[in-house]
Amino acid sequence: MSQQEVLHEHKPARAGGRKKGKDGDGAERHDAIYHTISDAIIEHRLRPGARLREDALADVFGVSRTGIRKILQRLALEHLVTLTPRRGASVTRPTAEEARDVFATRQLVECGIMQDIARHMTSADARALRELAARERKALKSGEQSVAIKLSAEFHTRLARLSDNAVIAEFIGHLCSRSSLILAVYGTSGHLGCESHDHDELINLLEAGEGERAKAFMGRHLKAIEASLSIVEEENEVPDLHHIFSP
Amino acid sequence: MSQQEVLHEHKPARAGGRKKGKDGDGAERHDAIYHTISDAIIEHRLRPGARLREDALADVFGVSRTGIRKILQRLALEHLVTLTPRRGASVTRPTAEEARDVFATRQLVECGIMQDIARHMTSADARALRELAARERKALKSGEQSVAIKLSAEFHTRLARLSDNAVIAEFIGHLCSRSSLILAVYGTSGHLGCESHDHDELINLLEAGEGERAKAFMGRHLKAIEASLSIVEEENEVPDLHHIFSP
DNA sequence: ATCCTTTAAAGCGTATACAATGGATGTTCG
DNA sequence: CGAACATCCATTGTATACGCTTTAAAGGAT
Repeated sequence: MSQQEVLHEHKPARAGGRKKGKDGDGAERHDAIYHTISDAIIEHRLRPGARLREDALADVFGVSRTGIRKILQRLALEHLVTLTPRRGASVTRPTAEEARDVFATRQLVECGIMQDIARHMTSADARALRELAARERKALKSGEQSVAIKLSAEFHTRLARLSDNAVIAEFIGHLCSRSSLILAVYGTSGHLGCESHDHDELINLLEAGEGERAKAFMGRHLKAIEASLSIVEEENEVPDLHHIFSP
Repeated sequence: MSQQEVLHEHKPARAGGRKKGKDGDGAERHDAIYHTISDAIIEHRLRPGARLREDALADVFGVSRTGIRKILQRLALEHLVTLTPRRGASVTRPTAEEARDVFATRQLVECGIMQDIARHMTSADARALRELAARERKALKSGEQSVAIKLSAEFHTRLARLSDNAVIAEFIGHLCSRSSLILAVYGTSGHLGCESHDHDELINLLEAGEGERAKAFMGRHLKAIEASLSIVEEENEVPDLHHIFSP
């Protein structure tokens, strides 16, 4: 049946030809693949609805379907991909309700940690964040929307990590990833997410220890992002073709 | 080697004897197993540190290791079990820091949704919650700590679900599960988690639409739970056996 | 010509087999 | 007698094979 040609070729597509003794250090390899796929989704190189066939991914990354399935399941638990029982995986297409909920939640939790961060932030932290914000602005100016969106999410994620609460930081990271998906579906081109200088302004407030002000600013910031979206529940899956194509 | 007794017994425990053609609707089967293990952890029937060997679980539930691995991975992403690279899975033993972070986060998010809930709660909702609280109190009185702990977590989870924000409700559910683990490690026997009548009082406030009061009450409630814990970083993994076993 | 039926193919779900690693135990040397 | 080393076993990591479901296409009937 045409599958005995590569009967014992366990190491397919060993691209670099590095000897390396082992086969790419399995765990880290999987983590790298996870981040690769995750980034592609966050950067909108894989749009919502895109199907992620296990065989294809296994082929691309040179691992077997077993590892791919593990990665897809992880992505599914983070709501970045949707696993339909016998249909496989596809990039999640957030509903309007999900979009509202994600931003409402961000409003609560990201504002809620501002005071903590204002207390603990060091000048080194501020510098690192400013560099991130600068890169984001540069990407935005040079038209690289994908990069800018990812950097924006990364800014919020890294900021959250400055609170000394790893639990909430991890959650915010997930929310930011999902927000990128939401932007892909409901974002109006032109406006994309964060205003250019908002992030710098926020850093200034935080570094000055103005927790309360930073909290209010973050609230407005998130509201602005949400307001820039056009969240309208899309019509039913099966649109009325007769109505659409009739004069 | 003692494992050929049930060599080809793919359909173990097919209780009803329904023909059904297929093998028990795989997905739901896995979900059931997941909930069984998850409940066992939350009820402290599996204590933190307990090892969860894949073969053993596969044998118990009559599925292959493949399915078990999927379930364990899911539990790991929810921080209920810890996957050590070549050592397998074990019930997570929360650190003191994790305990602090989880409760700090609960303080923020659970209080943050009180007003929403106070607005939307129906009398049917209140009734369902009261029944849960009653069951919890009964379990507590009859000494079934395991059941009480699980019901307490379920109360908070179900309460969160009354907000019209599925995203935050899911998150709170995870936090409550982790809290059960924390109670298992740092809980002082005698005091276990929620005071008996706190939950009823909370329902009363919410049903009366007193969102602000409910928020404050929830804040005190969570603080009380956290205060009842004895969060001290445990000594090193290798206890001093000489000291323990010497008179 | 459209709709329904039949048939084939493609992809997911699960089990199993094999490889590799880490811990535990037994042995040997200082 | 204790410690270091080597060997063995238990357990996980990964790949592959096979079955089943679903989807897509082709053919026939109305």
